[in-house]
Amino acid sequence: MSKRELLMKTARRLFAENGFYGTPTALVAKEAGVSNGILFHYFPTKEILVSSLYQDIKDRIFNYAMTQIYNGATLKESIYTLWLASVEWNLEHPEDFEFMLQFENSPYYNEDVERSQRYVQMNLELIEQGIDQAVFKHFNPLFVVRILTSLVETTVKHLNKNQNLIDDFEYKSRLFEMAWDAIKK
Amino acid sequence: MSKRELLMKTARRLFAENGFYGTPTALVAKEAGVSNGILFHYFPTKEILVSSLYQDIKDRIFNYAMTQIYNGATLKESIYTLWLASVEWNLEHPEDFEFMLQFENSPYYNEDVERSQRYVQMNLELIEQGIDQAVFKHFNPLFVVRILTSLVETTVKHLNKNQNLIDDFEYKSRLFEMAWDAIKK
DNA sequence: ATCCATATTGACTATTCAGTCGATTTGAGC
DNA sequence: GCTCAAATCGACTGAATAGTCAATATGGAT
Repeated sequence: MSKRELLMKTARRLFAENGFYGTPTALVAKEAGVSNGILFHYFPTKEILVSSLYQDIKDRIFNYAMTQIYNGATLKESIYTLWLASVEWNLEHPEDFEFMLQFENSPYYNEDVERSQRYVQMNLELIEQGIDQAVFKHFNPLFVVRILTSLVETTVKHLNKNQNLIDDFEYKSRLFEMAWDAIKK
Repeated sequence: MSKRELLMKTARRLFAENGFYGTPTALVAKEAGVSNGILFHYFPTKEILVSSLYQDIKDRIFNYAMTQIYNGATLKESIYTLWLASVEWNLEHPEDFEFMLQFENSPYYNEDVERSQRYVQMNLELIEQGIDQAVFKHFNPLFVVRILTSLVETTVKHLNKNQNLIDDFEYKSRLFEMAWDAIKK
């Protein structure tokens, strides 16, 4: 693994554990087993390190979701696939999930960053379809995406606290019905 | 206003603007027009200041919600009343809202803090009723409260960005239907 | 008037931390 | 085996910043 990757991996872990305000850059470098200087060589400021990490995580979620979608699916099936992909991915990457939540509720985060996510864009397209076809309640599409996203987050937190339910696909599909009922007409 | 109140009021504003990690205690004291020392007299650590502020905000939301509920309401009406009270209160106190979001996604926050909120307890009682009466989907009541809470938050963010809708009660009741549809059987 | 706990001040400190920099190493291309 | 840019090191710095403390003020109770 390159030192750059090593740094990101270490930062992800430490940021999840102590928050990025609670994690000195020097500690990231130390735990990654590299020098302080090389951190700033790859990430000129701490903010750039934090943002890069976030972008990276979101890209990986998107890539995973892409492997799950399939042609010929109904709208509901597509939304379910994305919803489930996101839930599963976050369950399997608790460090990324913790970090993501902190980042999205920090002053770093804004609508430009949000819209630039390919995962958000993919959802937006589906939601717009659903609204056009009057399958969904008539609201601003980005708002509906946010509703779904917040329900994914609440769901993941819930499953993380109830590990016994984590492999129960029937339960997860009941959880999805909550989200679906919220947005459907 | 007492110096203690002055400090809390100032902290609320600054924390909302720059986050509590981005706000030095010295600045809070300075902007409040009091000495540095008196801040630590009332709040021995910054963490205590932050937590006190959070508790205070939650108490005020609860008190406001209490003024809105009324006897003889149906379950749906009661849930709506609480939902709307929370939305309205957050809309009218954007600084508190910003701060609250940051706090709830910071390492300070945990389930003990959450459960201790009287506002959460009040919601819990209603939700438990609804589940017992099979009006709601059968899930862990605290989870259902969290679903409602996260939908309140998403709703408030949405209305804050669309000021033209902020006084549209018919629109707000449509927004509530999303939350209701999510949890109802 | 005196007492005393509490309120209040603001200068001070000890530490922490993001970011710098000059020196050294590496390795790919010629 | 020379050259040069990129990688890597780690000691260092300058600016913050949470929290301390000794001194003084205030005001209510006796």
